[in-house]
Amino acid sequence: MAGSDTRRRILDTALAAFGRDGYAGTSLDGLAAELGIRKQTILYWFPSKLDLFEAVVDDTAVDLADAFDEAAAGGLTGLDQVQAIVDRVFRLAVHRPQVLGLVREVTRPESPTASRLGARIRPLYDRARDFLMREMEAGRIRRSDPAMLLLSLYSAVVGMVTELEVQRTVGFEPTLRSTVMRRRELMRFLRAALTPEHPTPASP
Amino acid sequence: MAGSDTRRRILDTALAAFGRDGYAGTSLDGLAAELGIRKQTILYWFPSKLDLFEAVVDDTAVDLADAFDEAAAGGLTGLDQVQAIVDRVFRLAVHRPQVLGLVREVTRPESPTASRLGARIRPLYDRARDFLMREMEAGRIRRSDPAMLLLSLYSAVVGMVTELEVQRTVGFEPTLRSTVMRRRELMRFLRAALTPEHPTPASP
DNA sequence: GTCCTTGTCTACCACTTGGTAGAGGAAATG
DNA sequence: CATTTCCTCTACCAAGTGGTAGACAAGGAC
Repeated sequence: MAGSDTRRRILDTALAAFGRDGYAGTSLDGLAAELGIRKQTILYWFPSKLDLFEAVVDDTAVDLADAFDEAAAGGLTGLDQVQAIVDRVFRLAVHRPQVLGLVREVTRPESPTASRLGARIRPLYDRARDFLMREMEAGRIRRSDPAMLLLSLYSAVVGMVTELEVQRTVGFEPTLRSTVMRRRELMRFLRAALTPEHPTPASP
Repeated sequence: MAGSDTRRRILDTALAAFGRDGYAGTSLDGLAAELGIRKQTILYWFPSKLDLFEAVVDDTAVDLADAFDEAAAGGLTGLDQVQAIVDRVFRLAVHRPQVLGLVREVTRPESPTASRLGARIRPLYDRARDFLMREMEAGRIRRSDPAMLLLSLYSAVVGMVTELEVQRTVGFEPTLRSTVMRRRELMRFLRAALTPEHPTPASP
C-alpha cells in the first residue's frame, strides 16, 4: 500500500506546521500545498483537522517516550542520569525542533487538546518523579518537593531549547558551538540547583 | 472624549484574547462580541488586526517594565533582589494572567511580532544582565555566563507561572496556598542554583 | 440655525476556512 | 475479462475571515 507513505508524510509535515504556527494558525490548504497534494487527500487519511492534530500529538508522545527510555536505559543515578536526559532532549531539539514546538503549543492552556498530551505524558512524568524521590532518599539530589522540582527542571529545559528556536528566527543562526555552550551552561545551572547542600551523603 | 474609554476596553479585552487564544486564534468578530460592540468599531480605533496586536504588545511591555522598576526600586542586592523580582512577576501572574499568556504567544518563533516585544524588552534584559554581572563580581551570585543564566532564570519563572495557568484550565483551581508553595519552591530552586559555591564573599 | 468632528453603526466584499459528494484511475482479486 | 478496493482528485458549499464604504446620530463651534 503506497498510501501509507502519504499518511506518514502528512504526519511529519503537520508536526512541523502545528509546532511552528500553532493549531489555529495552520490551515489544511496550506498544509496540502506544502505537501504538493490536495486538502481532500489529507481529509481522506484524517477525518478532520482536529483528528489530524490529535494523531500528531500521539505520534509525538511516542517519540518523546522513546527518547526518555533511551536516556534512562543506561541505569545511571543522580546528576548523571539528569545529564543524560538533558543531553537527549537537546539532541531531539537539534534534529527535530518541531517536536519541542509542538510541546509548547500543546501545553498552552487553551490548546484544543490541553489534556490529551497530558494523559500521554503522564507515565513519563510519574517515572521522573519517582526517580527524583528515590535519588533524594539516597542523598544524591537535594531534598525538596519532587513534583515542583520536576516542574522547574522541565521549565528550564524546554525554555532554553525554545529560546534556541527564537534566536534562530531572529537571525542568530545557532552554531553547533553555541548550542553546546547553552547545554553546558544549562547543566551547570541544573547541577548547582540539584546538588545536595552538603556533599556528605544521606543523613537519615 | 468618551471613545477613549472604548479604546482602553478594546486593549484590555484583546490582551486577554490574544494571550488566551493566540494571534491566529483570535477573530475581530469574536473580540467585538465579547466587548458588546461591532467589529468596525475596533477597526476604527486600530486600523488593522496586526496594528491592534502591536498596540497590545507595546502596552504590555510598559506594564512589564513598570513591574520590574517597582521590584528594582528597593535597591536590594544578590539573591534578595532576585527574590523581589520573582515575587513581583508572580503577583503579576496572579492578578493579570493574560500578560504572561501574551509573553508566551509573542516569544513563539513565528509570532507576527517575534522581534517587536524583543525590542521593547531589550532594555530590561540589558539591565538584568548588568545586574547579574555586577553581583557575580561582588561574589554574591555564582559565577557563570550572565546571558545564559538569565535565560535559565527567565525560562524557569515563565514556565512555572504558565504551568499554574495550565492547571487552572485543567480544573485544578490553584488555591492561594498552592500558588505560594509554588513560588517558594521555585525560589528554593533558584537560590540553590545561584548561591556561590563557597559562601565566602568576593575573592579578588 | 448650519457645519464639522467624533464615534458607532449597517451593509457589503473578496477571500479563506474546514468539510461534503462523488468522479475516476490504478491495481489487485475473482 | 469484470469487480472491488484503495487512493487521489475536481467541484462545491456554508460559514467565517479581515477590511472598505458610507450612513447617521450627538455635540461643539461659528
